[in-house]
Order: sequence, then C-alpha cells, then structure tokens
Amino acid sequence: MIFNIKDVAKKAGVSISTVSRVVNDSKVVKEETKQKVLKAIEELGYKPNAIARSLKVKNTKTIGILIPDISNQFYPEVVRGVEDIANIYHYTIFLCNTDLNAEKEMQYFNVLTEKQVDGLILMGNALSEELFQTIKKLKIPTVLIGTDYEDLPSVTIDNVKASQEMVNYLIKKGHERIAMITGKQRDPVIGVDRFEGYKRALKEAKLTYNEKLVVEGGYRFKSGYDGAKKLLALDEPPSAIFVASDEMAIGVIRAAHELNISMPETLAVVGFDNVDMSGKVYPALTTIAQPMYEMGAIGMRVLTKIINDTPLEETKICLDYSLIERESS
Amino acid sequence: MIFNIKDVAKKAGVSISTVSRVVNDSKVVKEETKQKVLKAIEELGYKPNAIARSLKVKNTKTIGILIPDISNQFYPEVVRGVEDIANIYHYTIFLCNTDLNAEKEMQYFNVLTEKQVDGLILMGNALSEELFQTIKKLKIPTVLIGTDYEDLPSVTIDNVKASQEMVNYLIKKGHERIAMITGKQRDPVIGVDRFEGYKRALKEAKLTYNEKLVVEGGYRFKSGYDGAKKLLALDEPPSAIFVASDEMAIGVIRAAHELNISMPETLAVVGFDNVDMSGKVYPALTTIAQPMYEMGAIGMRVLTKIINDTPLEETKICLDYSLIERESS
DNA sequence: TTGTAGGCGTTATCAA
DNA sequence: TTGATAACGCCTACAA
Repeated sequence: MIFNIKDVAKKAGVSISTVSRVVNDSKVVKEETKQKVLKAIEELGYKPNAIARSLKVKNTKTIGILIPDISNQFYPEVVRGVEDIANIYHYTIFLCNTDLNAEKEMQYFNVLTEKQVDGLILMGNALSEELFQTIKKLKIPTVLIGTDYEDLPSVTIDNVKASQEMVNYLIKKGHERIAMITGKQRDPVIGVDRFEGYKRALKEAKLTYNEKLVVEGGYRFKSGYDGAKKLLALDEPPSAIFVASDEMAIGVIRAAHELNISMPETLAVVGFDNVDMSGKVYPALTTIAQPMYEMGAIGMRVLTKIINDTPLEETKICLDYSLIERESS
Repeated sequence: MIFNIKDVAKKAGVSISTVSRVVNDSKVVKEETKQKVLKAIEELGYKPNAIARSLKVKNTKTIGILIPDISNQFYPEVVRGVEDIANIYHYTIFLCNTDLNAEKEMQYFNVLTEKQVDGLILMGNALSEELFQTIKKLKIPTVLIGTDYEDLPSVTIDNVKASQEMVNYLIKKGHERIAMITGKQRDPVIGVDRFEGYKRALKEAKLTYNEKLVVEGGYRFKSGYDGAKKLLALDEPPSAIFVASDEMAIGVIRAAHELNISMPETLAVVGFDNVDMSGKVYPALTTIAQPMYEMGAIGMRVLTKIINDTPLEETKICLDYSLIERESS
C-alpha cells in the first residue's frame, strides 16, 4: 500500500497543508502538531511524491548527462565527478550514451527535456548545430565538458598547448623523429587541437614536419595498435610516438612489446588523458593529465550556478593540465 | 517561451483532449483536425510535459541503477548493457554511485523511490537487510546483477564453479604452488565464492591448502600489487597466482614486471572478470570472462518484464562464463 | 498556527 | 469525432 499526503492528513487529524508544511519543514507549525504528523508519516511509511511536487514547483532536481560511451575509459571518471557534486546539491543524474551520433543525441535531448531536467551536461564532440539551436531556444542550462562550442559555458583544458608541451618534452629529450597518432580528423579536440600542438612544437623547434610520421587513429586501443605497427614498420621508424589518447597509447605499448622493442630505450611513447590505466600498464605511460574528475565536478558546479541564476565570473573555464613523466619516455 | 497543451489547443482551435489524443496518437481523431493540431504543435515547438503525464499515468519510464562506483573498471560495461536495452524500451536511467556504503545506498533508494522510478537495478554487495525489507514492502520491481540475495531476481554467473575451473586449469598446467589474492572477506562474491572455488579445486586435486599462499586483497589495482609483492617475497614463492579480479591481477602483473619476473615462464597470473583492459596489457591476462554487457542487458530485460507483470520463466538467471586463455599463463 | 481552495500539465471518463 | 471536467499528489496564497 502506498499512501499520499491526504492519507497522512487524515491519520494525523490535520489538513493537507499542515502535512506539507512539516514535510518541507516550515518553521510555523507547532511542535505538538508536528509530532502528530511525523508519527502518522512514520506509521504509514509515507514518502512524498517528487513527481507531483515537481509539477507544482517547476523543477525536478535532476540533470541529464550526454556522453559518447560510458564504457570508454575517459568518461566514467568525469561522470563520477559530476555525480558526486550533483549528489551534494541533491540532484540525481540521467545518464545517456550517444555514441557520438547526432541523431541519438537529439533524441535523448528531447526525452530529457520532456522529463523536465533542470540542466544538461554535454560531452563528446557531436554537438550538432540543430542541438545547439534548440538549447538556445529552450534556454536550458547547459555546460560542455571537454569540448567547446560557440558561447556555451564549458570546462576544458588547452589541448593545443598541452600537446605542444608534450612534444616539446620529447624534443628536449633529444628526439628528432617524432611520430604522432592523431584522433579522427573531424574530431575538434583529439583530432584537430592535439594535432595542431604537435605541428607547432615541431615548427618552433625547426624540425621538419614529415607526413609519413603521422597516422590518423580514432580514439580506441585498436587504432593505436594498428597505427604503431604501421609506424614501426617504416624504413626509418620514429624514436618517439606522441599518441592523442591514452587508450590508443596503450595499444602502441602493446604493439611495441610484440615487436620486442624496448621502451623507452628504443621507443618513447607518450599519451594524453591520464586515464586510470595509464599508470598501471608496463611501462607506465608518460602522459598529459586531464583533471577528469575535476572537470566533471566543476562542470556540475557551474551548472548549479546557471540553474540558480547565480552570475558566473567566467563562462569558459580552462583548467590546468600537467605532464606526468613515467616510464615510457 | 514554453508552451503547454492548452496553448496548442487554443492555437489549433480545438480542445485540449483533442490535442492530447493526437500527441498520443489515438486513432479516433479525424485526419483534418489532426493536421491542424500537428501544425500548431510544430509552430509553437510544443513538447509534452512528461512530469505531468507521469503524475496521471503513474509511471515515469525511468529506472534507477545503483552501483558501487562507475569509475571502477567493471561497471561501465554492464551499465552500458542496461542502458542500451533501457533505451530500446524507452526508459531512461538514473545513475547512482553508492561506494558500497549501505547508508548512501538507502539514501539513494529513497530519492529514486520518491522520484517514482519504475524499477531498480542493484549491483555490488552492500544490500543491507533494511534495503531488502523496504524493497519487499514497497514491492518495487528490482533486479540484482552480479550478486544474489534471498528471493530477489538476479543475473549472475556461478563464481564458485568458474574459480574452481580456473584453478583446475592452472593445476593441469602443472602448477602446484598456487597462490590466491582474494577480495574482501565480507564480500560474498569476490571474497567468498571465488575463494571457495579455489579451495575446492585444491582439495579435488589433493593439493594441500597453504594459508601462506592466500592474501586478502580488495578489488583495486593497489591491493593486487601489494599482495603480489608479499607473495613474491616468500621463501618459496608461488608459481602461479589466481587473482580474484582483473584489476587486482593487473596490479600483480605490474609487480612481477618490477621484480623482473617473467610471465608466464616463472610466474603464471590469472584473473577474473575480463575487464576491457585485460586483453590490452602485456602480457595479456588469462581470465574468466564474465559477460558484463549481457548481464546488464539481460538484467534490464528482466526488469521490464517485472515492471509489466510478464511472468518470468526463471527468476534467478545464471549466465555462462568462459575461460579465456591469453599470455599470462 | 492552521485550513481552504486553486492550480501545476496531463490523461481519461463520460456526454454530446 | 470531439469537448467538459474530474482526477493525479502536491504546494501556496489567502483567509481564518
């Protein structure tokens, strides 16, 4: 049996409003009646219906998070960050996997929006113009994590600069034949920004850019593995590979192991992200640490501010990254 | 501006009931009026309010999933499984991290329940008696994944049998000093069942159980790493280690690498779970494959059945596992 | 300090 | 085929 506020009111011999008051603990209700009501609530095992409440108060205390794929290494950590903060502010989160598919993304957006989420967190890079326009029109509080688009609030790191720094590090170590395995070209972050950093570093160091040393990967292990096999089969193989994501970099390490190439002696490999596994593989991976958990946590914090109309000092947040030197370089 | 059904009705010059009918595409409405309404909906950009709808129809098309920690390797894959199926059946999922903390679990349960989720998926092993009782009392559709408890529907694998098989495999390979790194003793699955399988295998093979060869881990990398260091420092170190989870096993591999112990020649290490990383590390890990995605998918499918009062052929589903032999053994 | 009543946006029953 | 209207469970003026 499931009871509602009316049942409680009857049982306690008071009006509905009084029950509502004690549930939302308003200060006005007399201690004595409060106790009566509490007792009735206890006895009936009454739980307020948040749906009914939401209909009235026009917020649901829920937010939606759209990510490409939770089973991809990078996301769980940031989702954890947003969930922890969400929890603190009493939000609960809807999780949706979009697979970087604009259609699926739009469809999820519609569902979430009909379910009246108070806000949205978007990750990945399939942010279509259609979705963007709809967000603007509906004015639904939104923050982007890990990407950036137009004037939407976002929390990111400077991918170009970080990549440049990483390649610089390699150069300082004496490497001259530095290869890169990039993300997909249409990917603004992994495919474009990180590649851009690579080119800039070479340029600054006056090393000539050699397109044979660049292979387009994706973001998964397999493409790193394949890319490495290709690179390592070159007549003049690279002495270092900068890989646009850790997951791919772990594929590179795997390939090098198979070819019996010692790391870092004859091949240095460095990644990007600082995914949990990167410190656990052998050799542990040198990488750029994206503060994933913090990105999630800060993103969520920003979102609560937007939801509550708290003015933001800055709408585009760029977090610090750091180069973590481990064994692979 | 956000419009409701009334606005649409006015704009289309019909009653709200008619609008409701076309939204839920009832067959009775005349094609002509339907078009009028559709046009109004289009022009206003009307989106039905699912909250209001839920209040009336008494279901929310949302389910909650309680897991220990999404940033732990094991869960994302199964969450993905449930989400995919949930999506097919038009459910959206609330994700909650309980950290194996009964209090947090209970608190999330209450929130989800107040938000009127149609069902619940529970993972991890902190299912407290209190939670169990509440689930029973409220009769909220629930399925357990990866664990089992009383008469609640569940989808699992036979952990005892799988572990036994794994240790047997080691024995057949000629190992006699087989160590184990278990989960926490209070963990019914990783700590108890998998340990039980280990003991049974030894017994059947008439190998004497040596408590020095057993160390209690947790479920994380670090405890595997530490456990291995301890085991490998023994006067007579084991020739094989059965590790109760892949994440810990990867820690063992790491430790062995550091000690310059070659795998599988002087040390075989085998894990349990077949987490994504297990095939990517070097040497690739021999392990028991839990069908994680399927466990999620099937669990969700069962849940939809329970929600719709479809009778279930079986309430305790035990899935097949398989031993994947790779390089580490 | 408490109660009455209207309304949140839908759906569904019943007439028309 | 359509339209009034009463719920759904709660919150919140406003009145008492």
